[in-house]
Amino acid sequence: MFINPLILKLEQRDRLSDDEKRVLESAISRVRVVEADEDIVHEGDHPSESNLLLDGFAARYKIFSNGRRQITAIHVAGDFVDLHSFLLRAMDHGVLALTPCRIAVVPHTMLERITAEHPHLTRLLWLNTLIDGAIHREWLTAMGRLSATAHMAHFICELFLRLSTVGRADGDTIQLPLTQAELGDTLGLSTVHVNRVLQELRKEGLIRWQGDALTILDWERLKTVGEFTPTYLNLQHEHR
Amino acid sequence: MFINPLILKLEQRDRLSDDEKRVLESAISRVRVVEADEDIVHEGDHPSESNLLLDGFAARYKIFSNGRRQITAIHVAGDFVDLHSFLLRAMDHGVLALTPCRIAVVPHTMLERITAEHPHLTRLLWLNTLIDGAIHREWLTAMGRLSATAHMAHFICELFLRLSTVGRADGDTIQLPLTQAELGDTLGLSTVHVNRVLQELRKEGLIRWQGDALTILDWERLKTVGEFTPTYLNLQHEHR
DNA sequence: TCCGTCATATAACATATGTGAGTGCGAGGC
DNA sequence: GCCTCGCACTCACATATGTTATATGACGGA
Repeated sequence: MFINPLILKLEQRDRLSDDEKRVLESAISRVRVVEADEDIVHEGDHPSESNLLLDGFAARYKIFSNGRRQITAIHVAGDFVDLHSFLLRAMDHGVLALTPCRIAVVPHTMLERITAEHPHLTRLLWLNTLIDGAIHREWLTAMGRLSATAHMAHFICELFLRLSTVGRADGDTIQLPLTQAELGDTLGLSTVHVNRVLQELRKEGLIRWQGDALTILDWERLKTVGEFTPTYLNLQHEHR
Repeated sequence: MFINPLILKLEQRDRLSDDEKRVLESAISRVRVVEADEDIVHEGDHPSESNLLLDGFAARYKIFSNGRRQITAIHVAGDFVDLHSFLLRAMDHGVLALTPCRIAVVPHTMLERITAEHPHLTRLLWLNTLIDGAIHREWLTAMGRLSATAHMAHFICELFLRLSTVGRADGDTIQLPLTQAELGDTLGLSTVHVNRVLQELRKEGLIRWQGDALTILDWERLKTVGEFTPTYLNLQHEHR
């Protein structure tokens, strides 16, 4: 029950046997809650368990000495925020709760057992981290070669799609509980420029954003502006 | 014998049994050579084998409609340039040979067999793709929050270290067979600005770059300028 | 009720980086 | 021995984005 959003996500990519679902559910040792603005994992930690987000928004981030910050990933329900720590061991970045987060904790010993006994499930967990990598690559191209406006449009398209695949979109609107400063740290922009860019998208009639509710008014044009094609999210169902 | 650089790389991160080394070597179905400026894999392909770089330089890249290009990774000897295609199936980007490349070809059927029969080896291959991801994250922070000069310095530090771990550094100098245009596509800069930034690093006495030979004249200051700390490369030896 | 805090919004100005055009050099082809 | 051609390099100029500062409104605590 707990793990539902992950199973939902994996089943979009490949078939899961009942046995595999059971293994996934029983891999959870406990569920915990982390308050907004608290770290889920600290940079430099050597964790012995990984965190699966059941509800809420989280961000992976790195901080520089002088306080500048870069967010390298936004995570939503169904995402393993630090599955890689199972093999990487040391956290090379922190993970922050952007909203209150409900989290399923999976001990690394359970992951090791899965790799020993369930090859297909192992491949699907591996796949999960590979999709993270694909998203990172897409973000790299967006940062490197898109204008700030296009980058923002691209980001919104991606987040909308990812939320809708885990049943977290309501028609054309999603919850976007990020401040403009956090958006800036995500896109590599100053907060002032984030504001300018949002104004522009609003003026063009592409989005509406009031409070936490972001609604896409013109999906086609937003996709065009952000040069967005979702193949990198690997939403096809295939045997893996 | 062929696979040497990969084994070298993996053994820096964990112990490999003789059996595992044998399995890795026998996973290679053939060795091929790709000329400079040719694709090793095309975007959109559904490959049935993965490519392990034995010699040469390769780049992963995405192209936009209007010709702009972003390179999302530079690969050197010992790197699996598209191990992820084993599970991702469709290539969401192309892989280009920057120099003539000698490549070991590993059929996905062999990888599937490794995941079925060799859990520890599977984890090490998984680890390989996780390190790719860690590098992507580092590049994201560099693109988002470093100046062009710092970004360049960071890139040079990283490449130097990665080459030296596979025995491809000669003292303080490495081969850097990239044009300034390719460097620009890597860092998200125009070629003109790449040139400016290189002049600056040279004038400051941090590097020398003549022909393909890049030598680091002042490692400490280059690291400082690029805000480079190599933990993300996961060079520690640990059980995984 | 008032006061601090935090987020959004704007403005004026500064600057890093991009653009377009052009030079010169060296390597390889014929 | 000449002619391309690609690449490094430069210059003048354009512009996207950053910086600093201030105003405004929502909210929660005392």
